Amino acid sequence: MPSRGLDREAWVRLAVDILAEEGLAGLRVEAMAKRLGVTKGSFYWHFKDRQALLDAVLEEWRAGRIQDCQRQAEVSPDRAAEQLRHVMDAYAINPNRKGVMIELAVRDWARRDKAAAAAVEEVDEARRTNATRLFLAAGFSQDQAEMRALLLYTHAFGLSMMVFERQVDAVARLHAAITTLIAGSPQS
Amino acid sequence: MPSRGLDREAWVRLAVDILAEEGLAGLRVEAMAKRLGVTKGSFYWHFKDRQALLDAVLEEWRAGRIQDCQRQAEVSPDRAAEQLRHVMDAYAINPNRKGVMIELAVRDWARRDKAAAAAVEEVDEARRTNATRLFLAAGFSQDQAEMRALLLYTHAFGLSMMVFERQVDAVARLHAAITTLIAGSPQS
DNA sequence: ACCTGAACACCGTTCAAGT
DNA sequence: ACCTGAACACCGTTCAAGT
Repeated sequence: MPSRGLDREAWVRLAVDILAEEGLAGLRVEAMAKRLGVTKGSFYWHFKDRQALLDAVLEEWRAGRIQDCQRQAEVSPDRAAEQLRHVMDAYAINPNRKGVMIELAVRDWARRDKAAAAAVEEVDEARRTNATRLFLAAGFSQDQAEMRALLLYTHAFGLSMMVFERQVDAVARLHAAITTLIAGSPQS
Repeated sequence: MPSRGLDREAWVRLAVDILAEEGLAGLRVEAMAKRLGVTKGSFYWHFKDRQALLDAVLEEWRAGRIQDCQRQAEVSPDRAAEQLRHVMDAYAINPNRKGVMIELAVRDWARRDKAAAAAVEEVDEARRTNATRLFLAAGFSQDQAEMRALLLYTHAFGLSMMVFERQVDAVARLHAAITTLIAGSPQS
């Protein structure tokens, strides 16, 4: 559709893809302009500077992650236990490369940038609230639900950051046991 | 001491500090040369290119983290339970900014670089083995020890990546409960 | 409204030349 | 052995000028 006249969105979409493939260092105005078939001067019509593009990418990420949480919240209120396992596996065992790359880049960035830190905090809170809701629906007490939700999230996230090429099977087995420990039985 | 004649080490030491403060993007040859009071041409006497410096920083990180694990392994074999709690708090609640920044940068990098991925894998394995040893000493079975060691590590790591400025106290309380769940009682 | 083209500063890299 | 100085390419940024 961008036959003539690019918009901000085209730049942001490309930036998100590049961020996932090459990391922050890949977000170069000139290289992106070449890929879009325009001169880099064009970039500065849509954005104040490179930082403005980064801010737009950040906002895209924030809004998308919040939306993901809301979509999950619409799933059937019964079968909460099943969905807990599903959420754990989705994040921990089969994290999509693209998502993980962007999480890494955004969190790295959040260490130096107030706005990025605020976005990360908002997303972390939404995910935690979402998981807490699932544990409550599965019959856990408020305290237990909050505790297990945090643990589910930190574990899934931590695991997705790690490299276990030589031990994928062993780690998958341990992850299954961990899922049972965390999502196990309401009476514990 | 570097009154005349810098060595590789001086560049690597500076690079590690900058990596922690500013991230990968801060590792610019010219900026570092200015900080060391030499021209950037000097850099290329010690290193083939910028990538060679990154490789040296990576190796410094790898060796240091492995050494940390070995130091912990020398602590008194009794009191394993206490030390488990200590390890968890050290990593999860009071992660030093510098360490976390470097972990983030290295793992981001490992997504695109085979050597970085290998270093990360080695460090992950050493830490996991270390934690497993502690759980075994605390009386857990082999399976339980491996499972809890992984969980301790993923949780601590995941938590250190998150932003909870508005809820530090609540999260600290949840972390205490999690510590009990993970390091709790051998019979469970 | 959207883009080009040229200019400038900064930085990675090379290398001949200095001490 | 270690460094300088100059050169070149690449890229972020600006801006007057084009359509």
